[in-house]
Amino acid sequence: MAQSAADIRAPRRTAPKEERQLQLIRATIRSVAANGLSDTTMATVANAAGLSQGIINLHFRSKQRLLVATLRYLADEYRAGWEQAVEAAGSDPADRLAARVAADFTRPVCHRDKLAVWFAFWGESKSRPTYRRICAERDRADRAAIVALCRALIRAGGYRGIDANTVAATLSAMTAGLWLDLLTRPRTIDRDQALAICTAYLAGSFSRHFPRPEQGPTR
Amino acid sequence: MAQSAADIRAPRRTAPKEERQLQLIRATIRSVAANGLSDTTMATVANAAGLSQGIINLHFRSKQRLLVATLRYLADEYRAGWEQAVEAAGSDPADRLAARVAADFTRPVCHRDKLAVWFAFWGESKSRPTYRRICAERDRADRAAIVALCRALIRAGGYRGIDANTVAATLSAMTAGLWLDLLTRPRTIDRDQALAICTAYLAGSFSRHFPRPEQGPTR
Amino acid sequence: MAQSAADIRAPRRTAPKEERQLQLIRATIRSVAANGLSDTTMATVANAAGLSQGIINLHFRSKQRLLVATLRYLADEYRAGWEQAVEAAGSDPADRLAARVAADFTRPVCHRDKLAVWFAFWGESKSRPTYRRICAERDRADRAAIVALCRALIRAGGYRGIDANTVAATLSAMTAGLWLDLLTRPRTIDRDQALAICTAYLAGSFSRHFPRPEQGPTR
Amino acid sequence: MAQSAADIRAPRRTAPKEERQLQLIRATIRSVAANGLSDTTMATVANAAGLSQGIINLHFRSKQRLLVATLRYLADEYRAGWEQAVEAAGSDPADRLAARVAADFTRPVCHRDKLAVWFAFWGESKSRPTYRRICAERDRADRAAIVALCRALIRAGGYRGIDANTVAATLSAMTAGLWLDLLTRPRTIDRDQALAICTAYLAGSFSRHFPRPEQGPTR
DNA sequence: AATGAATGAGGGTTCATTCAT
DNA sequence: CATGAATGAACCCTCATTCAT
Repeated sequence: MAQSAADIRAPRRTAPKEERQLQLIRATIRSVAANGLSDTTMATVANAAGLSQGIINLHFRSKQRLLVATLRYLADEYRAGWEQAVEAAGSDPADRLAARVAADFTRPVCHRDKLAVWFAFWGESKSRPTYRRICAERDRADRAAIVALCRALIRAGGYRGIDANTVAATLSAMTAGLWLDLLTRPRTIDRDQALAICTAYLAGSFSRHFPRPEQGPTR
Repeated sequence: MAQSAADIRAPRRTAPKEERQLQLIRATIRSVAANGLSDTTMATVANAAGLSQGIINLHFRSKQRLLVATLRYLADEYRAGWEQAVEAAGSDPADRLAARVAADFTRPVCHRDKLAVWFAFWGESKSRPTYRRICAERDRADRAAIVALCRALIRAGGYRGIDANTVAATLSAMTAGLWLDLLTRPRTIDRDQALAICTAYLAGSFSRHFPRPEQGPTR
Repeated sequence: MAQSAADIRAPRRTAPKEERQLQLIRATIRSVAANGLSDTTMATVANAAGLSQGIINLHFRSKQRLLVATLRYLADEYRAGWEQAVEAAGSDPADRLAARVAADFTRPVCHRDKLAVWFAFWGESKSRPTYRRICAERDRADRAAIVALCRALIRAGGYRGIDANTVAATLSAMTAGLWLDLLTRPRTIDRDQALAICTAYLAGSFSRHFPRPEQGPTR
Repeated sequence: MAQSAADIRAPRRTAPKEERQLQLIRATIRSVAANGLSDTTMATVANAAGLSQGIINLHFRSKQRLLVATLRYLADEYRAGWEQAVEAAGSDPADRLAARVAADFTRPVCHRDKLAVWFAFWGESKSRPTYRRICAERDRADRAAIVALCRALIRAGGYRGIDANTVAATLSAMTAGLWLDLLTRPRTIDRDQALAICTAYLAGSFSRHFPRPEQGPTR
């Protein structure tokens, strides 16, 4: 509102700390997607951010910290995404579960660049305890939430013989597997089709709440 | 026939070559699992193989070719694994499908080191067409086979309203997702539990051929 | 008289400049002593001074100028120290020479931090004409003064066969050498012992003016 | 003798390990003398050695280790020099002491490049315990030897009232101080003059064994 | 006068590759 | 076939310097 004209014309040379860090994290995601994790260098990231070489060490102290911050950013964004979606879905257990599953295939979370980054980190997670810890923590919280949603639906719907843990594990696994398809074979599947496959599974498990789709996805 | 005396003296002429290459590929898998793809160097591989520095360039001409050979090796081994399993399962469609799914969680294929390598390559696949091509090819052939197995069972079992493509996509996705759990959270799941989750899904889809398990896996 | 109100509020206007420079020179000495010359950076100096990064370039224009200013500061302080000591010693030639020698081992001049800086500059003096010039100038003036003091004593004491130049060269050399001991082996020698060694030499040369010490220094 | 022509023509691409290390240490000495310790880089050293960048890390693992090796080389060479000189001097105590002192001003040990390196290391010794330890060890052994030589002469010559420790400390200090003159003011003093100053001191202390020189050095 | 975010050249080091042995 | 010394490009990071504030 009280912003001067000068502020608009030239991109400020100095920016708030958090803004710069976010800018660099986004550049990192682009670079990892474009070059792979092992060909992502300080230069490719700085370049993608349109900034100078030294800026990363200025804000993150090391490349490694930048990568960890990037992973954490993805994990936080992912979690915030589904939490918000579930919240917005209201109180009906079926709606909530549907929202939870759909959240995994929304635009921002399911962007192909980000999927590439997830898989890159997973690939390193065996050798990097820090990565593994962040991933495991994300998974743990995520799984617990899905189990809770399933339990609520099972109770509300009076389903018998359905194990919430198994359903949750299946749904979680399907997300990761479908992400892989979206990543490596983008021509054969899109986000909607991926979601449809999940929905089909839900229809099979909770038949009174999820309509069986007319048509399966092609291929 | 036109073999020189020298060729006879040395024990085998061609075998050692392939043997060395296999030795190096295995060392690569160990190194990628232990150090990550971006910290895997010619030295870590040569070291893991117990051989000298120059050996890789001698046998593979470049690091890149070694990595591609490793990926191809994994893909071939994987495919051979399930083809053989399905073959050994006999002619019953349900047995064949069960064997196919179980093949994904057998020891050699589902070794944690190899899972780490798979994810590492997937992580790079967006930026490396060669990797993506190999992965996509594997997936394509794999998927087609699963679809065929599902179709056979649907026809044989007289199942209605089940789309083979959807089931196959679900099974494929589940494998990748469960592999991820096995990789990043080995304490919370093992190969048997992973298979049980798949079997539970089969039981839900093909209820007349797969018994519903009494107990779901923990967590 | 024509001072504005603002000028009065802030304490002094020009003094802070020299004060700041002195503050930075002292911080440089501490940093070189603590980190060595090659690990002394703008940051270590600014840090030691408790000031911000840009301050050095503001006051000295470059790191190199700061270092030169530091060397000059040491040389000036050193010279002022012995000039004042000799002056204060009165007119007796023996007292004056004794004061001159003792000045090399007084607290402020012989502080271990400063010795470290001296040696660091000497180490670079071969490759840096500027350093060498400052050091050589200091030495030249110093030596001339010592020679004069020796000559005065030789004449006054009627000593025969003693060469003032040789004595002066010996005394100068001893100072540097004892400083080295104080720097690198502080546990084996202190300032008093160092001075005693010099005094012993004087006693050997000017036996009628300097009493032979009863006891040599330990070690 | 049995050296082939080829070996002579081209400078062997691979050299014995120790030879390469020595080559690099000598290059380091030249570089430190020419550029100073803080401007000595891997590049200046590799360049001075006529070899490639990576060679230093290949042979010394790090720049720091190269520097330590260089300091150790100097210390060893120095010690070997005077030990050999004293040995060669025969059994006469005065001859041995004279040889010991003269050894400090022989060509190889007293080369100006090496003096520059000594002072550079001494300048860093306060901040680098490793340097200090090597220097202190050298000094300790050296001093002990000089004290022993002085004691032998005092006993043999029947000198009274001369403290061997004091004489040794004086001689040691003089060497370092005269080295400084040779380093920073090469025009005003040379090795012979430096030795003459030491000899004059010996003449003053052990008058029956060392003739008093006719003329002191200029300046 | 003083700050500290930003730059970018250059530092030490790693590592894929070459090649003499 | 196999080795490992050697290379040099490229990596991550540091740091002197600049400049908007």
